[in-house]
Amino acid sequence: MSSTKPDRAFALVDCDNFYVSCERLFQPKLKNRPLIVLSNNDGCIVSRSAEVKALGIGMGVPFHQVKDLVKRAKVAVLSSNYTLYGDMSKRVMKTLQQLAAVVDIYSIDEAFLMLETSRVKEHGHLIRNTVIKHTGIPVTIGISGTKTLAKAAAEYAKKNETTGGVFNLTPEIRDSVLLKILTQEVWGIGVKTAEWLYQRGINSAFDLKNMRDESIRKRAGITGLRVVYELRGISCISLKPLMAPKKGITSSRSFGRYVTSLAELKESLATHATRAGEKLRADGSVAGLLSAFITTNVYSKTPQYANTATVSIIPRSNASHELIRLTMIAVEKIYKPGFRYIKAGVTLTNISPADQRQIDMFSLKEMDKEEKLYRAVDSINRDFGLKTLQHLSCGISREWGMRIDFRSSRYTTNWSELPVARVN
DNA sequence: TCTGGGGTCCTAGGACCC
DNA sequence: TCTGGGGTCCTAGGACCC
Repeated sequence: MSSTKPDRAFALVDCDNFYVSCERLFQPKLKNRPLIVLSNNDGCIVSRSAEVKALGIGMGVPFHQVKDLVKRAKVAVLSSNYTLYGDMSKRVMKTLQQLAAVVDIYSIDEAFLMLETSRVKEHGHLIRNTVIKHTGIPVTIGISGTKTLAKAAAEYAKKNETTGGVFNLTPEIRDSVLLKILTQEVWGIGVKTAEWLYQRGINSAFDLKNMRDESIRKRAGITGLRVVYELRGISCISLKPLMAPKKGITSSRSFGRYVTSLAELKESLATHATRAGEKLRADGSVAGLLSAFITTNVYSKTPQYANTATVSIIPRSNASHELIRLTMIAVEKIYKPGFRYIKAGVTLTNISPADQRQIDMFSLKEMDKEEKLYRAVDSINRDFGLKTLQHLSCGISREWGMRIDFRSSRYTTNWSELPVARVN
């Protein structure tokens, strides 16, 4: 009956334990077992089932640190399978787009929506039920007047089962809820700022909301001030238009073993330049600046070296062979023999739409040819696997490739890995 | 002998997010 | 032995110009 319910409200839809949920969909035998999913290279824990959270295993913890506990508690372990998660994410987002006018995809497993109804809670439950029906993925939904409060509402919903996975944080109950949220749990407040705030007795989201504008502004800049305003119910962070082109594109990876030679670094960097080019073309963009970086293992006690070289791409381009050529120039500038490298990557910036680039008449014909070539290459690689067609400089054997010891099948995107319905 | 100040643009690095 | 990868935004400070 409350008449203060907003007619327009932000909703945050957050997939529950997303990677774990994706894996359980296709391997029902994992449903009642504790389960973790590891990051690339099987390095860290990036998704945990509820049972694993209850064991006290934290998010982002290095796998090797909890290996014993994992074994003792009979936790199932999987390497991450981004092909599967990416495809499931698309399906979830597509469903959301059918149920809300504006959908701002925030990450692989989260989206902000604008709800335009006086019955937001009911609509939240409709969304939740529809997503699980269409995709099998369980979600939690937080609703409120700002993005930051919607995030807080979703956190509250996760911790309180009585909400049924949907929580509408209205102005009347706001303060009592904010009192229960630690400063560090507020969206936009990280470790550094939280530490500073705790020292000043700002312990809850409620305290933060009541801070003086000048003091938060001085410490945390305009970003911090925005957080405080958002907690007060004043919306400062708007919904991002769907599919905004990326402003920076990175491809990087740790090696499965240490790499010392320039030749192997070049192979891996050529692979990253190619991957970055694919992403760039998928966005319909060209880049004007390319950085290549190499680094030793910061966690080891052996001699350290890390460096980045940046080169201009003139004229702006998205052609892999050009990106590879410049990457090779860049890595020559920074490579030093005698170090054990653990990671390398390529970042593209100064990104703009491909159809707005300035080129002279002579280049025009060449560009046209290139465009056709890469359209063909990308489509073949999309259909037959990413490494069907590639430059020779990317290497054939790739002994430096990452470790993937426990990956599940690509059930939804690869013909040879479809789930089997019949068991012999 | 006296040696300004304000604007713009760019970049590196920090902080944060999932 | 084994510690991810890919983003965003903001800010300070340097270069440059008039």
